[in-house]
Amino acid sequence: MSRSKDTRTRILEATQTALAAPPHTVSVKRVAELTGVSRQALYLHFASRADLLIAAARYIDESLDLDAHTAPLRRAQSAEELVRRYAEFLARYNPLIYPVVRAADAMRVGDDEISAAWSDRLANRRRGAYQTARQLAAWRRLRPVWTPRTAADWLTVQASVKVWEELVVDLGYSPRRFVAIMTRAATEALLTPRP
Amino acid sequence: MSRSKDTRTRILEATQTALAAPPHTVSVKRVAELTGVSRQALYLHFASRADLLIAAARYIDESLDLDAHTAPLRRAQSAEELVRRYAEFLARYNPLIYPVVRAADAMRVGDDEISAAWSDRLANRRRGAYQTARQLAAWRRLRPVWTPRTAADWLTVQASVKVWEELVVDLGYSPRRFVAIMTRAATEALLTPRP
DNA sequence: CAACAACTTGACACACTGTCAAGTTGTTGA
DNA sequence: TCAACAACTTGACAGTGTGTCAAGTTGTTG
Repeated sequence: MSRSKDTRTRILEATQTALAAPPHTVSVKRVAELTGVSRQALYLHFASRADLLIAAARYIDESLDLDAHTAPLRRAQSAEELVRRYAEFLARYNPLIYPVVRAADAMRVGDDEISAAWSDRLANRRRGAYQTARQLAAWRRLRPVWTPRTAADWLTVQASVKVWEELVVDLGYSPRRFVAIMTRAATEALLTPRP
Repeated sequence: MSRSKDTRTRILEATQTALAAPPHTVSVKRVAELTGVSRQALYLHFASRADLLIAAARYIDESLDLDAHTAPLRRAQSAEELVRRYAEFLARYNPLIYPVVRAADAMRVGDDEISAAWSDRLANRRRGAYQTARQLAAWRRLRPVWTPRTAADWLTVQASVKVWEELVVDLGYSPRRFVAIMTRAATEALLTPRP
């Protein structure tokens, strides 16, 4: 075991909290200070600043227990309920990952390492959307203009942190109104009228 | 008049072309080299790198002739046609502004100047979306769950460069399929069935 | 207690931003 | 025609950031 227990974890948590507060950017030096270790210690755990941001994003995903957050989706009894719970999940989850994901997104251009990690995240999101779309199709509530695949792709994009950011951060929507508008849009776009 | 005519414009164009090619990032030095001018000349025209990016975004918007691009929208004869032309406009316009807008978005965190310019752009986009939503309402084709205002906000987000990016750049959608999925989603989400 | 891993200290090369001062060179108006 | 001016160049500098290296320190463990 290490001297102070799990320095790596403390670094990742410091990264997260640093990005969550103004000015919402981090240098390696700043993270080191916040963690209470030397700057070089960071490079013992992470190959680069990019690697740190990737690890921070991954760490957040793992520590947030995505399964627990998405559990309500799997208990939905109707198409309407599923769509609403999907929006509620986004309203709950996105603010938690937003700072780190934003930092990674800003940095991914021209960085192959981050780009690859980004693709991973996207693929995950797409899988989740596909599950939802298939469930809607199984219930025969998907409008005929959609296939599960295209519906899933559309949902994937709607579930993007950037969509959440634009509504909540830039346009000032409250979580409540975010859920309302997303539920409305997805319900109308995807679902056949109630049988 | 200046020595070589309009160095400022040449700088802005160099910025644009530099961002359009890998690695899709620019330093002040690089832009100066591409323009064929000294690095300091840049600081005679722009206060900072942030200022340069803002100006580049503005310049693109102006030189692209937004009015001409959106003209088809104003000639639409039906709600379906309007929605489709909106999607076609996005498919045409977004790739042109994408590189510069992405760079500005990546930089806006923690930069008040860029944040303000960003808000301007967003407000413009919102106005355009509001016009479209009002037209749909005037035609009595907006689903009753929407008000022109909420429909406009939703459209604003759908018109975001980030939504286009995720579909076309990240998910690999062709312009054709982009138009198809966006038209489908917006038609179903917003429009009452054909009278 | 020796060996090892985790960590520190301090230095370095390199790139980038932004500023300053002193020069050069076209243009223009008196 | 020439003096003044604006646009631009050259070269230097401070400051910040990343990433690397080498040599040390200090807990832990077999």
